[in-house]
Amino acid sequence: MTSETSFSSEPLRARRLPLGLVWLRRDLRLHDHAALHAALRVCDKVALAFVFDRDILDPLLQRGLRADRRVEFILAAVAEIDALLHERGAALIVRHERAREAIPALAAELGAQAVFCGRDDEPDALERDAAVERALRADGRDLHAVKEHMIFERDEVLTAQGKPYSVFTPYRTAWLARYDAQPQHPLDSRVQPERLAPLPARMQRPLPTLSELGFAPTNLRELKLPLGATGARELVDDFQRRIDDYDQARDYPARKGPSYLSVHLRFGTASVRELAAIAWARQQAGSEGARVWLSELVWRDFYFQILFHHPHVVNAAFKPTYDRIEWRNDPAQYAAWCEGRTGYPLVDAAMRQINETGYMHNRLRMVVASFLTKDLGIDWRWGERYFADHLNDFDLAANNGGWQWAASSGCDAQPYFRIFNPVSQSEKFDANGDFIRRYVPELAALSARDIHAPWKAPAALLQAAGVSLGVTYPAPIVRHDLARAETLERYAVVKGEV
DNA sequence: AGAATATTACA
DNA sequence: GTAATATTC
Repeated sequence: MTSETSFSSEPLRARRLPLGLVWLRRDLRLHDHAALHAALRVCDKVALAFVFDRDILDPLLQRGLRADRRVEFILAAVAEIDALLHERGAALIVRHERAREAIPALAAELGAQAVFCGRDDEPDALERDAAVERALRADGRDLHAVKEHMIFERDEVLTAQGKPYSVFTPYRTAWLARYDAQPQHPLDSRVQPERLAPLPARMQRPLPTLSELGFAPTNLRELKLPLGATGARELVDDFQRRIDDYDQARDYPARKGPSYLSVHLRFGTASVRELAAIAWARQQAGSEGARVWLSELVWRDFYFQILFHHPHVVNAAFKPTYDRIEWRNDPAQYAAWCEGRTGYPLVDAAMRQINETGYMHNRLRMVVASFLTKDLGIDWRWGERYFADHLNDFDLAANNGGWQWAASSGCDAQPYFRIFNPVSQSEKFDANGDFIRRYVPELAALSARDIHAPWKAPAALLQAAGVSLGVTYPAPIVRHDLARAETLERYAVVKGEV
């Protein structure tokens, strides 16, 4: 793969290519599509392919994770693209193989001179793409990876000294200045039917079903999560009506404050360029909500950039001293956290939300991450892995950044002595207890005063609400005040070295 | 993107 | 006595 910062069509424009293969990965749409745009600029005809990559899916199956909402989400997005291509007399090529083998083979079978894809800077993806490029090159073909799912990537936003930022606030300032000077406009990737390569009959196969991929059905459809690029469009339209309130609504999990676009950004059913343009325009018009939401897009780029420049964060603390912390790692407490039975209602509600829906409100991600690392003393990597397995919008860079932020081991992390109080977070951000009642129905009859810490409620009120601690709902598995003191001791190894 | 505790301000 | 503010972790 080319290591250049951004795709340059100049050397290619001179010699047009008869056929380009567009390899879809985490850009599952046809509009404002960087790789398709690039292919259309230099190729007479294009073909599009998606690979259910066995190198990614088989390990999930080996670990027993047969029900994965993301596989269904991807299947729906892929089916929509296939249907759109069928309207134009073509089809999406879909394979269930190792991508590193399938893509060079498809390029050869089609006779494509080049493969175009959206760049992915995760370490495994870089390695895979390098292998694909080697295989293509050996066969006289090229791989063109272009910037796709971020606004600014790699070295596009650097300090005055030319070094990558590791603190968010100055990064954002520089990002905004660059965006102002160089807005990243949506790209034209409309494709006329005659530009789509006809597929030989032997290459046309029905889309794989979920069970053919080895996966079991989930509750994704019941969740009414809008799917595919069409679903993303619905969500964008809806969020545009709410974006001005984002800043004051986003912290309250019972409210409809967030955009709910994260999964669509993850799989590219929504375009980050389009969303940034919307937020930028609204910010310029004075919207505080848009300003704050745009910052969330900047966080994405920030963490992509951190992962690219510091790939060691995948397995280790950004700040090496934090690898000296000795975690308690109690498996029973970890299980209680995973299953939403810690006895802290807001923590349990949040964990049940992720388990039941594959989504968790961002405020709650911070609350449960703080609880796991600082109340239970469990290695942040355990939590990171759990989120990786269960979040529909899981993204390595952002997830790792978030967990290391919570564990205080990351770049620009919260100080180690900043420890969330799960009860006061609950009182502050779910004051009425409405979110808790939604996911922890066994506490629903408790009052707003008693629902945040049932163990402190008068026995008579508990009884009246049908709550029996240790029977209908767990007693707290740790005492926060003691856990907090222990954590300060545990983290003392980093003192003076922060 | 905090919380706990000490101190001060003012009734 | 409580509320705002400062300090420490």
